[in-house]
Formats: sequence, structure tokens, C-alpha cells
Amino acid sequence: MPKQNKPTQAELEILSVIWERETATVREVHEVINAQKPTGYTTVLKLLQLMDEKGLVERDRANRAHVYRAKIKRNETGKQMLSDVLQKIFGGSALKLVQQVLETETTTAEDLKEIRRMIREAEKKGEIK
Amino acid sequence: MPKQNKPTQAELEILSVIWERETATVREVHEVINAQKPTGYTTVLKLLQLMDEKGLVERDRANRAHVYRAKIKRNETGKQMLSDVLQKIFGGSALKLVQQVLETETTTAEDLKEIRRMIREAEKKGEIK
DNA sequence: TGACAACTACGAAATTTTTCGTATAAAGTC
DNA sequence: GACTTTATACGAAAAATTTCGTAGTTGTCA
Repeated sequence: MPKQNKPTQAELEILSVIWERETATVREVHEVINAQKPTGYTTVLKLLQLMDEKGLVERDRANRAHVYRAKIKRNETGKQMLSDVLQKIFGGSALKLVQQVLETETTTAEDLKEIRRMIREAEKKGEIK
Repeated sequence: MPKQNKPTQAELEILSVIWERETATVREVHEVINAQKPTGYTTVLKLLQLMDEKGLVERDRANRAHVYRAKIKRNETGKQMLSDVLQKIFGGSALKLVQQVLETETTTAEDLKEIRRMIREAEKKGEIK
């Protein structure tokens, strides 16, 4: 179990970009970040370097422009953050959390169908216990 | 629509306590926080004062021990944070998010039933559109 | 080759968040 | 009435996060 530091806001933003593209150079990350919120190139660079030290990402220094790759998994991170929100906001009730999501976010018919399927499975598992 | 600052980590922890109890004094909040992570009394006090200034909570100074009350709603905050996680981690897919929750968190049979009900309603709404 | 462009390294400043010490004051307690 | 306990106020230190300037390298290309 790799004890991984949890990413800060800025780091999360960067991770988000990397997760989307699988792999990214500073320039690529910077382009996206900068479009969202004007930020200097070296700011992103520095952040990536720090993230490398922290073990959030890893980098391939083979080429001149280093190539970064996420070292922590999207799902793992999501799990962490969700369970955080779950505890702090929804008092531990997964129901309330899901409720909030379904209420707020637009969900397609297919998504709903899929969620149903997951529920069936969850129920199945529950029954076995 | 009151454009409200989003709470920091420490602030969220405090809000969490207040949300649970509807209303709380510094001492009460401190007791809970301190149990989770040793923290000085005045640290909590100061934080609450700052939160008051920011409009995250309001306080009743009538009695000697001021009584605090959350000014931002649990659900609103949850909505915000979830949509944040949704974007940054799950690339906007509510499905993936819900999936993660159902997979990870223990959910009771009643909860699942309830979620089903919500899905039906969501589908109903969808059909009308 | 010489100028310019695209990179990384890194210290350090700026900002934000968190923590706490000290000063006061009002309530209880004997 | 003098002590002790329980409060708030608030400046300021400490810690964490974010931002950026400057230096130094390497690649490009006219």
C-alpha cells in the first residue's frame, strides 16, 4: 500500500490534466491550466517537480521535455476524496451523497440504467453476507 | 444568491461539527475537534471568528459563550464539493462517481432501495423533457 | 556561428491557512 | 473579596501552498 500524500488543490488541477491525457509535458499541462486561470509556465513546472518528489507523479527525463505520468490512480484518489466528503458533509450517509449527485448533475438515461445494474449487484453481494 | 467563500479544510471540519448539532459553542466544537486531532482551544476560537467574518457561520453574542450556527447549507456545500470532485476526478461523469461510491461504501439494503426510487424519479423527469 | 526559442533547476517571495500566546474580562467558589 | 475557571479578542508566528524571476542548457535555423 503506497502511502500517498493527498494532492493539494493546485496539484489536483494538474493531475486532472494528466489523467485525461495519460501522459503530459509541462508545456501541455501549462496550456490547459493557463487557459483556466492565467498562470506562469514555471509555476506549473515547479509544481510538477514538487509532485515528482512527493511521488504523486513520475517523470521520464529521457527527452529534453520531461514527460510526466500520474503515479496515483484516479480511482484511488476519488475514493479518498469521496469518503472525505462523505464523512465531513453527509455525515457518512452514502445515500444522501448519491441523492445529491442524482439531483444536481445531469445524468443520461443510460447512466441511470447502469447505476441500476450496479445496485442489483450491490444487493446481491449484500444478500450473501 | 450569496456568493459564499468555500471553506478550507479546517473550516470544513468545524462546520461538520456544527451541522451535526445545529448549534454549538467554541467549547463544544473544540471538544470534538480536539478528540480527532489535538488542537488548542484558541485555535478553534480564532477559526470560528474568521469564519464569522467570512460569513460561513453566524454567532449569537447574547450569552457569555457565543453560540455559533452554520450560515452555509450542508447541501449547498456538498453540491459544490461534489461537482468539484466530479470535474477534477471523474471527468464529469456522474455515473463513475456514483459507481465509486456504491463500490466503496457500505450501503444498506434500505439505502439501495431508496436510491432506486430516486432513479425512477430521475428517469421520470428525463422522459418529460 | 550567432541569435533566438524551448527547457529545466531552484531559491525565494507572496499568499493562504493554521496555530497559539498573551491580554482582558466576566462568572463562579470559598 | 481574593482566587480560580471560563470566555473572547487579537496580533503574530508557524506552516503549507502557490507563484515567479533568474540562471543556465540545449536545440533550431537562417
